[in-house]
Amino acid sequence: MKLVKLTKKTVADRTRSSARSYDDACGAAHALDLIGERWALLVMRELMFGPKRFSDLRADLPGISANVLTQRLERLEDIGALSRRKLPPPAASHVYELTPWGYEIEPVLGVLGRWAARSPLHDPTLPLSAASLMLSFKTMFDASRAKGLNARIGFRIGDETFLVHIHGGACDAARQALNGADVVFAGQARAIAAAVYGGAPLQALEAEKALWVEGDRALAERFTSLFPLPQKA
Amino acid sequence: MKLVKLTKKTVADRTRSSARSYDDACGAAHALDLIGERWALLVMRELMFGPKRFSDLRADLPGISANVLTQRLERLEDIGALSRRKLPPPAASHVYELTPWGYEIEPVLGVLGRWAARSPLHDPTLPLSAASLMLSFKTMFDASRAKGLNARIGFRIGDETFLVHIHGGACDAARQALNGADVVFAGQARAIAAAVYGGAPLQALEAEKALWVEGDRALAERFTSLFPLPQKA
DNA sequence: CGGCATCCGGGAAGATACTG
DNA sequence: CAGTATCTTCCCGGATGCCG
Repeated sequence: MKLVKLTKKTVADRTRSSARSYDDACGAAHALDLIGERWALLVMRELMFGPKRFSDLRADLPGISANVLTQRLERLEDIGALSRRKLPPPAASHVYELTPWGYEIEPVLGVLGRWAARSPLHDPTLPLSAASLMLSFKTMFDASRAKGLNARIGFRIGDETFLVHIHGGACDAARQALNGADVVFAGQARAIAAAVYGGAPLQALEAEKALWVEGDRALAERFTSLFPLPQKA
Repeated sequence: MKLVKLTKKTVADRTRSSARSYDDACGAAHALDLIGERWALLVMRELMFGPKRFSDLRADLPGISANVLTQRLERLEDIGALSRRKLPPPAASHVYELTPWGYEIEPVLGVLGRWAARSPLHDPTLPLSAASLMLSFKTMFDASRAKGLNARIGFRIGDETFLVHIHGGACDAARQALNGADVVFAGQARAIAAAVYGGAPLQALEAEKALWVEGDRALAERFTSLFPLPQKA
């Protein structure tokens, strides 16, 4: 038996509100109906700095399996938080990009991160994606420590580059070329996090070749002091 | 067979970080490790206005089953977001109360709610708990519409009473007696939501006995206009 | 190789019944 | 009232394989 397989999955199947709904008018409950499944929010996190391909997402989310990633991308597309585009002819591949509404999930990542940073169980030495690190800068930035600072800090992590722009008490981050950076950090996200959040001296990290700093070294040192962690609960 | 049941659950069993961890230093990922399981955040939502008993939580979270509620309460206690207290002698019962750090989850509920309010799939006519309604007022309050307003709005929902205090462009809500309320809404949370978010006329709701308004009627009408919903995505 | 479907084992969620 | 025990269902995660 088991020869009949008419299991062509239809959009209707995927769209019907995931069968297991909270059935609750509360906005937070609806948000959980939309993106409360495992991995969903982390997929969005990885897309916060622009489109990525399927395999990029798999690489940046160690632990997610291909079928689960497929399901989450389908669901996020169905609810309108994500769009799937075909790349121009040469590349026969697809990219996934958040919609404008999808990008608005950023404050959720911010407040969740700030809350969890006070958890006694939080282990900041675990692995970290580049997107997570950049988001953590926007989240943990302390404007009062950056008074009068106007600087462009570059990051080279894997084959991606990011520019963090600190000016007027604000801290922006974008995935872009490093033109005009005053200083560049190169290395794994983990090593940079060790410097910024773990208090590891830059010199030590450079000595063990976990991190390279190119450019204004004093600025690099100052940068690492701009993101204080909150007190544990 | 199946006669041996030494399944005494130990604290160690419950504490070991739920086996299925994201293993990610990102704060948002850790938050999901802590409260990403189904129902966890909604349990916290129900406790935002003060302690409740087990059966109160069951009543206010239609759909949760007793064993899942037990598991979530244990987990929230283990991570330090919740404490379980025995009531004074006369009542032989327990209550569950958020810790100070647990109460800090409120902004998470706010940003999730604001984001989901823009979802085209959001259905504001579904049932709603009293706590959800009060939180929605704090979340959706538009200070610019309440210029110069200083008012105390009371709510009687089931056997609970809440006071919403609007003053100086801020909107607070608390579970407390209705002394000094300028106007009181009584009825199901759903009906009050229909007036505030669904644009249903108070008169119509009163006619069908879904809602009762006692006190300053003009203030009641004005109150319903202070919480505009965002544009759909 | 990228994207997706299928099959399977383990475990979490849901429903119900039961106990102190 | 406050949970516990048990059973079923469904989701998650891993492996494999198909197809462009």
